Amino acid sequence: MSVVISAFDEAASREAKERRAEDVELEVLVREIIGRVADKWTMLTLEALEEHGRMRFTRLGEIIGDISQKMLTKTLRQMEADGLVSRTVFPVVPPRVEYELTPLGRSLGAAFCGVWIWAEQHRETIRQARADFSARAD
Amino acid sequence: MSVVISAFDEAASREAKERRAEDVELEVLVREIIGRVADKWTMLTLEALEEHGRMRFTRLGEIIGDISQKMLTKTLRQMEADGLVSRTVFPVVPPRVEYELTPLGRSLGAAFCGVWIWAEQHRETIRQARADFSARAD
DNA sequence: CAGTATCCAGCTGGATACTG
DNA sequence: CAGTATCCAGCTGGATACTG
Repeated sequence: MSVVISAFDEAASREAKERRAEDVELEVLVREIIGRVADKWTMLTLEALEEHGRMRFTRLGEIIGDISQKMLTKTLRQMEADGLVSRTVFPVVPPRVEYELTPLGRSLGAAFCGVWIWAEQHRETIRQARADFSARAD
Repeated sequence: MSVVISAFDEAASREAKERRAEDVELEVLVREIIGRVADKWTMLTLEALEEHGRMRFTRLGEIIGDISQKMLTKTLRQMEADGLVSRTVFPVVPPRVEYELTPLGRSLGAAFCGVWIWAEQHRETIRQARADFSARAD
């Protein structure tokens, strides 16, 4: 019996892997992108740069709010690596570094509009669903 | 000097908070929703239920692949709480529990299409950006 | 100014054992 | 079958100190 089950499990798992094998790469990419924008700081950084345009490191931190230096640096590096943000270093003392959304970064913001609209439209439905769920839990 | 700076910081921080105060709720919701779908397991669960329709707990686990029971339960509860998934318990022994996307769940999948399309379209640009960034790091 | 380096508390999620 | 309970290793991110 356990042999049968494990053979079944294995087949199902293999099937799952093969089904996804074709577009695994895209799926990984989409998950990464979504995961990145889902990240609190990335989202706030994207927003700040969308609204205020090109900005210095410290100013960006101020606008975002209570982000730590570590996370601001990490977030910006990540976004830069993905081509969402450009980083310009001015060879002056004290250093001046400016960040700006790339066209790619701006287009990502636009692509997420659909999700924003969805959330806005279904806001009340979700609130209700959560209330119902909590009520049922009692 | 430090007084001036901290006064400035405080003002900037307050400005940031006030600016967002109006739509804070929507922003939190959007971030939660995005964060949830960005979650590996939620995304895979949404996909599995989209493709295969109504399904039992164990079968769902098999299709998703190597998810642990704990995470499958947690993911499904979360999705249920948000109204994305419906849970039907059949009063039989052994227990039979079926999960299915709600209309809300299906519409969320649709809302994310824009991001998928964006990722598909800009896949090569992102790959190139990452390659360039890695190269620059050396 | 725009970071880097280090330490560490707290959350996340897998593994394992158990159950109505 | 569809979970729950417990333990714990590893990652995440804040706080703090330091620097070209």
